[in-house]
Amino acid sequence: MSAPSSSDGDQPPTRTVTLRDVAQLAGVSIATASKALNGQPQVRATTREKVVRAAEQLSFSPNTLAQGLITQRSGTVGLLTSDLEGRFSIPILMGAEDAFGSDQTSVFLCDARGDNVRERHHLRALLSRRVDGLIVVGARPDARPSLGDLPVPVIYAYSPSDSPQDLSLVTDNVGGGHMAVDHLIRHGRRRIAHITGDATYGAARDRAAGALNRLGEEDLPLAGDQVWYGAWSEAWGRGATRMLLRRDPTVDAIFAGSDEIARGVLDVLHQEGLDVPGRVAVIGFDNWNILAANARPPLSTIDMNLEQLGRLAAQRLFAAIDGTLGSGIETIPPRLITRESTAPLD
Amino acid sequence: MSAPSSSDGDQPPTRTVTLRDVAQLAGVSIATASKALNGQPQVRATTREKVVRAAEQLSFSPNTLAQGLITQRSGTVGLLTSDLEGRFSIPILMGAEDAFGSDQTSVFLCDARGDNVRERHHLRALLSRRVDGLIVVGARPDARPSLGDLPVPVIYAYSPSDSPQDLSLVTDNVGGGHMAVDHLIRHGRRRIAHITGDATYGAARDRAAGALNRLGEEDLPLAGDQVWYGAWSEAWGRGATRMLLRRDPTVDAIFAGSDEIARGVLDVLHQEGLDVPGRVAVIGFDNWNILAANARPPLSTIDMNLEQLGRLAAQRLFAAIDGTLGSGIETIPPRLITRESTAPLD
DNA sequence: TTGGGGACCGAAAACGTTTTCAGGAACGTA
DNA sequence: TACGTTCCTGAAAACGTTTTCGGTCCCCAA
Repeated sequence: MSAPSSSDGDQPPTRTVTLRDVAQLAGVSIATASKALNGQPQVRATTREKVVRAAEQLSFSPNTLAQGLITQRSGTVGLLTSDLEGRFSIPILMGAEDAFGSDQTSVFLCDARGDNVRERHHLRALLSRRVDGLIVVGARPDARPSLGDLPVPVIYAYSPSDSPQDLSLVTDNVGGGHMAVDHLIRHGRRRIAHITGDATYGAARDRAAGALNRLGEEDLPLAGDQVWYGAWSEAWGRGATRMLLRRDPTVDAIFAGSDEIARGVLDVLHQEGLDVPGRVAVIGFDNWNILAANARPPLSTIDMNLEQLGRLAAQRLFAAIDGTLGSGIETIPPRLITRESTAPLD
Repeated sequence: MSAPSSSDGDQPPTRTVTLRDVAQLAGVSIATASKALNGQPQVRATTREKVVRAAEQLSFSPNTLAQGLITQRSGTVGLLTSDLEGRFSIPILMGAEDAFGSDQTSVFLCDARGDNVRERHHLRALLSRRVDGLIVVGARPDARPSLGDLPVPVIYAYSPSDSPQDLSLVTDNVGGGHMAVDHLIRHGRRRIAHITGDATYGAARDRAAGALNRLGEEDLPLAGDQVWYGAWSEAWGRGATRMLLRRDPTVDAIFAGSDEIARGVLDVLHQEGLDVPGRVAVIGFDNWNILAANARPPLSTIDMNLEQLGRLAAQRLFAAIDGTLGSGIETIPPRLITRESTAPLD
């Protein structure tokens, strides 16, 4: 059953087929075969035809290693992430992966697990593999140490590099906060509170800043009189909401710093019998689908456009490979997702 | 500011350093340099020392492409997944990635997005890159078409191949169902119901089979008189729970086919004022941390040990690269995670 | 017949390694 | 002095491509 003989007769150990074999079968030289397959003009149409036919007859596939060796281009890029399990790396990674399109470029995935020495290790391996470029995806949206001068272009995604020489692509958290509150205001809310995560995260502070900013434009006060910083968890969402309702029962909208927190908020609002969105509107952040779409009611939220960030990173890198790379920090605008947890006041 | 000159003087375009440079600096031939760096025995200790020093002085890193060309081994494997965003691929991918350890082997990540032609496309690219092996991760735990005979070993993870010639590694859903119900029984539950997802998924049927199996061993009936198949969503968890309570109010435990469904179950139980776990115990499936650990109360659940599956896949592949691969389907045992949603009846 | 020119083809070098194998140096022995 | 041995070293081939450049062939005009 498990005999390795194939369907049509015995072939010897099946040496992998090379350009030489194709050339031989087509009755031309290796050089001509190469040119024929690569669409070089200086080969007669009939000859090209012969070669192409021979190639597909042998189902020839060129050895990319050899090609890379001579063209000095491996057709690969490295994707160095710090937390693969994190929900942020994945969309970025997907965006990048499909922007490269697999025709020309494949991506090496490396997860440093937030460990510095593992990162250097991976870096060595990638350079040794002669990647044409590198995308570095951080675990949280605060600055991370630069990798310094490398022989290939590098793009920092999500976490910016701490060196202004590098090119970083990040999401616009200030803009996101602004957008969330703007949405609430447009729906007639006036008593808006903000519950969010760990204040040591730049993202938390930026989102809050954007929110306050928008409130300021309307001369509205922040309901609850403070930004409720805490943890990025449902439990904190629940706890903070209870405190908030005690301090200010007139609140008519809550902007949560993450969808996770928003779930906690919703939970307590239900428990207290406050209708969402009739009595209180809720908006989250991240558009983490499993949480936002399944909430009761489905949660309006801010999407950071991470796949787009990944695609953009890939494009920038691609352009940089035979050109030169810019520097500085580029931000990606977020996107409002409206679901049922926000609506005009009756 | 963005001038490309480095800190110590102008170097010309910085040709990447090759073994030839090392040899030259050390005053030996390329052959000797190679042998020195690779720990071959036939080189004098002092010579080796010289070479090593030269290498690190130039921070030489060998060109893996060239090495691969001659050794006929690229030191890479392909990871072909069908749904990257899915929560199942990621842990597997992580397990595999860290089992390979980056020293020797790097992994090419390819996401076929469930599209067949994209899969063939990626496959061509990977073979052309001369990967030493392939891990194929499916999107759902049902059989998928085999890739057929390839010049490199292939392992199917999560979704088994439909050909018995191939080696597949899958989770033990029957065992998981058995384990969940066993846990409930040990905690004194007798009126156990099962709410799960789409019946077209083998996983749903297998988990149910395992559950019924364990109930049968105790001669216990299934509370609610049926397995509640539906969708893999919170909404279905809520709907099914309402129906279940109407049909059989005596139920004292619910086994949910996924953590998502379990969240819906919990939601309705709260709403109905039924204490968890005092009155009804709830156990989920998947150990999807964000859902299970943040639930109120935190959710006991079955973990499918996917990282271990990934690690195992990597190990098997590694062994197969210079040996021969087995065939058939190998299952990974699941693991019970106890949290507060299950406890002995008072 | 000779020469010029275009179109096409192939020999060979190159990419950066590893590995084989011949040979040189040092040394002891006859 | 001549000869084996034992150690170490380096020239060269090989891996599978791409690319350069000289050469052949053919056709046409002079």
